[in-house]
Order: sequence, then C-alpha cells, then structure tokens
Amino acid sequence: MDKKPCKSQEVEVRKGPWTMEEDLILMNYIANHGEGVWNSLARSAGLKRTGKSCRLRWLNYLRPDVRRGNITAEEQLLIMELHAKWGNRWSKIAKHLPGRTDNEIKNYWRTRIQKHIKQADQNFTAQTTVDHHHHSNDQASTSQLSSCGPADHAVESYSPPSSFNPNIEAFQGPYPTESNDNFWSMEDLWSMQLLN
DNA sequence: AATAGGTTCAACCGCGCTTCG
DNA sequence: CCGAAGCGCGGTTGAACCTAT
Repeated sequence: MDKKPCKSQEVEVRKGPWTMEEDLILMNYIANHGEGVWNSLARSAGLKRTGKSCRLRWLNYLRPDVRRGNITAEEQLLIMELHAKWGNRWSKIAKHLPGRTDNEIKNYWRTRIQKHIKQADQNFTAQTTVDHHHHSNDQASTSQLSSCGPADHAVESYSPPSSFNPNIEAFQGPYPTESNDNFWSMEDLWSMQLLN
C-alpha cells in the first residue's frame, strides 16, 4: 500500500476499497468543479488515486442518481431483452436503465441471470438432445452463454429455451431492501458534503 | 457455536479507441 | 501524419457476507 516513491511527484497510488474521507473529497471536488479529465481531477483533488479509479468510484457508487440493489422485474426483463440484442455491451444496456451502472448490470447478469439460464439450459438440453441432436448448430447461442465467451452479436440468436421460464420473482434473490445496512448511506454522504 | 462452501459486488486490470499536441 | 496520453469498456479477482451443516 505504501509504495516508496523514488521521485517526488510520482507519489504512492492508493488501491482497494475507498474510505469515507476519499468519497467525501471526490464528491466535494466534483460538486465544485464538475466531472471529467479524471487524471487531473484526481491530482487536483488531492486524492492518491488514479483517474480511472476516481471515475469508476463516481460512476458506480457516488453519483447522486445512481440506484443500487432492488433490480425490478421490469428492469430484469429489459436487461435480458437488451442482452439478447446486443450481447455484453453493458454500458449500452445501462444507458437504457436510468440510474443503473454497467458494472451493476454486468454483475447482476453474471451472478443471477446467467446462472439461471445455465440451469435452465441444462434442463433444456437434457430434454432435447434425445430428439433434436442435429439442430445443435443453428442454436450455438447456448454454448456462447455457458462459455461466457465474447458474446457479441452471436447472441442475437439467443432465445430462452422453452424450459427457461422467466419467473422474475424466483430470480429476485435475497436483496436487502436497501443496501445501506452497514455503511453510511448516499444521503448521509451528500448531506455531509453539502455541509462543506 | 464453529466452519466450510457458496454468492455477491466493489474494485482492479488490460486492451482498444479517441483526442491532442 | 504520428506518437503519447487519457478515457471507456468488458473481463476478472478477491474480500465480505450469507447460508447450510
């Protein structure tokens, strides 16, 4: 963590979880100067972080309009629909889900939807391999999904297997009602930074 | 009550694209 | 036009948390 700088300017770069103090500094700086030019922003704000890290933290967590947790049934359907259309273009998908970030959608897809698709797909193939052996070529999307390879447009052909019932409620997973259980909430942070 | 295994998510990394001098 | 720097995106990782035994 505390790398010894050999030159005066190339000071140590912090990594890992952000502290509350860093969050406040970043929020305060952006409130005053706006976002963008992340490298110089990081320097000017006095954060020992890379511009990349600041950008990520801001976009995925600190932005006032960011919504976290509780992905709704409508959002989930939209994600599935758009993913079928565009593949792993998470940022593109995120643009159609106000307040959601590409990172969150990506995580949601990988940890929840993809898992269920895999399971459903296994059932599906178990059912169909018997009688539809020779159709496997034009339905290559299933292997795409399970291998999580470069999805790209190949996924365009993806349609949920018949056994894949988008029973949204079953998907919902054990999200807490709000994810502010252990940490300061965004409102807290914003009110703190407004006090500045 | 302890712990092993599974799940989730914040954050980092590498690569490719764009912009600027 | 070319090279360097910055930015954005998608993939991956690892720590924290949760659940089952």
